[in-house]
Amino acid sequence: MDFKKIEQKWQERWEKERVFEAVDFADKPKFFGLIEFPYPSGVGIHVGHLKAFLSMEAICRMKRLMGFNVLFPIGWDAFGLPTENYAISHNIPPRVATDTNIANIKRQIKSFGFSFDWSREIDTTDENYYKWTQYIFSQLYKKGLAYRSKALVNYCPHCDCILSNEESQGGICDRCSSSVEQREKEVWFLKIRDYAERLLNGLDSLDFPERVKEETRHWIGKSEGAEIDFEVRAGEEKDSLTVYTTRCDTIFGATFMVIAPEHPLVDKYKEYISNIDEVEEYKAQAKKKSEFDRVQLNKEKTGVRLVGLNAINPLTKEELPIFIADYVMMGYGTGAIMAVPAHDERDYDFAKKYNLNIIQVIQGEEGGDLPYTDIDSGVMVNSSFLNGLKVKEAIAKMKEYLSEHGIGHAKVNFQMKDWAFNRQRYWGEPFPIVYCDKCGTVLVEDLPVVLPEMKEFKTNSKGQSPLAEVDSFVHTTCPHCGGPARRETDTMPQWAGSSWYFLRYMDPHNKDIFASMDKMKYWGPVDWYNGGMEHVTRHLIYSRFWNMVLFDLGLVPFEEPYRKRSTVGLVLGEDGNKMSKSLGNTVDPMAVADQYGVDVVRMYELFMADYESPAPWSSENIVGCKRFLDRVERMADFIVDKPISDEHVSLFNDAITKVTQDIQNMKFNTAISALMTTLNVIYQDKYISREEFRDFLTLLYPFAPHFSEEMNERLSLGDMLCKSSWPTLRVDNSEKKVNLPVQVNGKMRGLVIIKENATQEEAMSALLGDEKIKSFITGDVKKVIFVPNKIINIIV
RNA sequence: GGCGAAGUGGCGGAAUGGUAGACGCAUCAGACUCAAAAUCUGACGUAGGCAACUACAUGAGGGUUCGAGUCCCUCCUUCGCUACCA
Repeated sequence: MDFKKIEQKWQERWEKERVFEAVDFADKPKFFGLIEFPYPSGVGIHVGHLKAFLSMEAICRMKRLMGFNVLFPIGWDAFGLPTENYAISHNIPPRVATDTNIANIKRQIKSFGFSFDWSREIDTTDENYYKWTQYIFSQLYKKGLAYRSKALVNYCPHCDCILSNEESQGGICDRCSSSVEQREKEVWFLKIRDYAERLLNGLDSLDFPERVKEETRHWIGKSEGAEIDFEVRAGEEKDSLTVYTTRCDTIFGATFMVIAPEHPLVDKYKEYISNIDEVEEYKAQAKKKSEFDRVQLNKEKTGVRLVGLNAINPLTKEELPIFIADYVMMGYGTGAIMAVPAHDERDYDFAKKYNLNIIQVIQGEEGGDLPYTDIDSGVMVNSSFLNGLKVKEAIAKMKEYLSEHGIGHAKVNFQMKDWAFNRQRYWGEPFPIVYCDKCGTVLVEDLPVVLPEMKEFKTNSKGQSPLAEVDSFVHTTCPHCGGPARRETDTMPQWAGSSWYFLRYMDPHNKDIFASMDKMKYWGPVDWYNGGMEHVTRHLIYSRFWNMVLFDLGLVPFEEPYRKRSTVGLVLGEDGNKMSKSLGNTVDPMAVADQYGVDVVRMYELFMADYESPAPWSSENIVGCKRFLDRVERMADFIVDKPISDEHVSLFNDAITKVTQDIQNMKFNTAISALMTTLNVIYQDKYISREEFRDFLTLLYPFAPHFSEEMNERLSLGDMLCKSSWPTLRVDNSEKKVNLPVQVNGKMRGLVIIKENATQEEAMSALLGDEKIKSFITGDVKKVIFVPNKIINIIV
C-alpha cells in the first residue's frame, strides 16, 4: 500500500468533510479532550509530543464514533525564552522565528493525521489572545491578588531573569540548567498562596493519578504548627522575635534561638552586637553560597552567635542565646526558630558543634536516643504542666496555653510561595501597568498593550527587559490623570498564556470576552487532560489557580478546570537513557514516518509499552506494527460470503470488549495486541465475513486511521469510518466452554474443558475422567476449593 | 534525608489473589524459491529426558493463603519528584 498517497488522500477527505470540528451546543453528550499545547521550538516535533497526543487522539476518535460531540483542540504556547534566545543568536525577530516555527511544527503535526479541530487553533503570542491574558492579569490585580514588592528572588545569571520557585527547583534554572542565585529585585507576585488550601483540598474530588496528587500536595506543603513570640533583649531595649514551630510541645526544651542570615533583627540591633564584624562576614558568605550549596545534605551546620542579643523563653523565662545560621531560611515560616536540640536533628547537630545546652523534654518509649523526634510515642517530662502527656496531647494543650496567655497562636504554613510573575525579557505578554508620578501604579484598561517590534533583544546591563530601551513604548500617558507615565517594561512569564488556554478553546473567536459563559457552560470543564509529569508542580497548579480566581469573580462557571488527568510516560532513547542531543540518541519521527508511514509510527508509540511508563524506543520492534498492518491488508484474501460462525461471534465480541475497555483505560498496548491476536485467529481459520472485517477496521481506526479508511473503501465495506459508529456486541448463542485449571494441593496438574458456569460436581466428574489428573489424587480428598470458571483445587 | 513508582525470558513487555511469560522483536527449523528477500507454518524461560513428563523459576529473605509476580514484613537495586519543611 502506498502510504504516502493514502495519508494525503484521507487527510484531505477528513478536512473536506469537517468531521473533526466541534459543534457548539450540539444535542449530543460532549467530550472535551485536552492535550498540553506544544511549544513551537525550532527543533520541531519529537516522538514525545506524538505519544502525548496519540492517547487523546485514539480516545477522541473512538468517542466520536460512540456519538459524542468531541472537542479536541490544538494551539501554540509560543511566548518564552528559547525562541527569544534563538532570535538573538540568529538575529531574527522573535515574531518571525515564532511564525516560522509554528508553520513547521504545524505541517509536521498535520502530516500525522491527528483529528484536531483546526478551526479553533490558538496562539498565545497573537494580540487577540494575549489581550485576554492581560485582561485576566488586571482582574487579579483589581482583586488584590497581584502585588509588587522588593524581594529576594531566584535569579538566573545566564538568562538575566527572575525565576519563580517552580522554575528553579533544586536551585537549577528550568531553561538553561545554570545555578540560580538569590538577588533582591522589584518583583510582581501573584498571591497563589491565598489559594493554597483550596488547591490542596480540591484535589480530593478530582480524578487525577495518585502520584500527581501526592506531588502536588508535597509541593503545596501544608504544615500545621504555631507562632510563638519570644522577647528579645538588646542592652536596655526590648523587642520581640516570632518563631514558627510544629513542635510547640517542646518549648521547655528550647535552649537557643536561630534566625536566618537575612533576618532584619541583625540590622536593627547592629550596635548592640559586639561581634558584628564576624556576623557580617558570615552573612556575606551565606549570600555567596548558591542554593545548591546551602541545600547539600549532611553538610556541617555553621552559624555565629549574636553576642549582646538574647531571647527570653516565654515559658521558663530563661535567657537564650541567638545565632544566625544558614540552615534557617528567611523564606519559610518567620525566618526564625526556637532550637530544641533534644528533639530536632538539625538543632542537635548545631548544639553538639557549638557545645550548647541540651534539655530532654520527651521520654521515648524504648531507650529514646537523642535527638528523639518521634511524635507518635513518648511522654512529656521536664515540662511543667505538660508532664505526663503524650506528644500530640501536649501540642494541643500548648496551643491553647499560647493563645490564652497572648504569647502565640496556632498557625498553618505552606511551603508553596507566591508566584514571581515578571521576567526581564522581551518575548512575553507586556503588563497592562503604567507608573505615574501623580497616581502611582495604574492599570491600563485599554487592551491589548501591544508588544512593540524591536531590532535588538539583549537584556541591558541594568538587568532590565529589552523593552526599557524602547522609548515609544516606555513613555506614555497615565490613563487616570493624562499626565506623563512610564510603562512596566518587564513581561509575563511563559506560564501566563498556558494558565487559561483551555478556556479559549471553548470560544476561540470571541471578541468581547475571553470566552462566553454559555459556551463554557456547555463545554467545560475539560473532561480529560493528558500531559507530562513535569507539569504537575508548575502549569497544573498555576492554571487551577487562575481558573479558581476567575470562578470567584463569576467569570467562569466551574471551580476546577480539569475533571480527569492522565500522564504520559517518557519515550527514552534506544540506549535506555533520556533522549538528548548530547547523547545522540534522539529519534526523528518524521524520518521514521517516511520509512514506515504515519500509521505505523502512531501504532508503535502506543504499542511499545504501558502508556504511562517510560519506555525505550526500538527501531527493530517497530517493524512488528508494520507487519501487522501488512497482514491486515492480506486478510482480505480470507473474505468469504457466509454467516458468522458462533466461534467468530465470540472472537469479535471479545475483541470489541477488550479494545473498547483498553482505550478507555489507556491500555493501548493490550488493545493493539488484542487486535493482533484476533488477526492471528483469522489466519488460522482462513475466513472472515465482510461485516467482521469492517468491525475489525473500525477497532483499528483510532490507531491507524488512514490505513483503516483506505481498506474500508477498497473493500467497499461501507461509509467512511470517520462517519460511522463504534461496533456493538452480537448476540452470542453458542454454549461457552472454559478451560478450568486443576490444582492438586495447590500445584497445577492439568486442565479440563467444561461448559461455562459449570458446577463443582460437574467439574469434579470431568477431572476424574482425566487419567493424568486422577493419578495425582492419591489418598482421601480433604477439601475442594472451587471458583467457577477460574480454578478447582483439590486438597488430599 | 523525605515522598512516589518499579524490579518478570536474549529484548520491549502481558497477567480483577487462580494455567506466569499474552502480543511484538530477535533467534532457530520447515514450506515456497534456482537462490535470497518477502510471505506462510512451527519451535522458543532454565535443567534433566527421544518423548510423554518432572523439577526449578517473576531482585533477596521471611510471612499470610488451598493457591502469591500480585497481599504483609525486612533488605538490596533502579528511576522519578523533593530537598536543612523548623
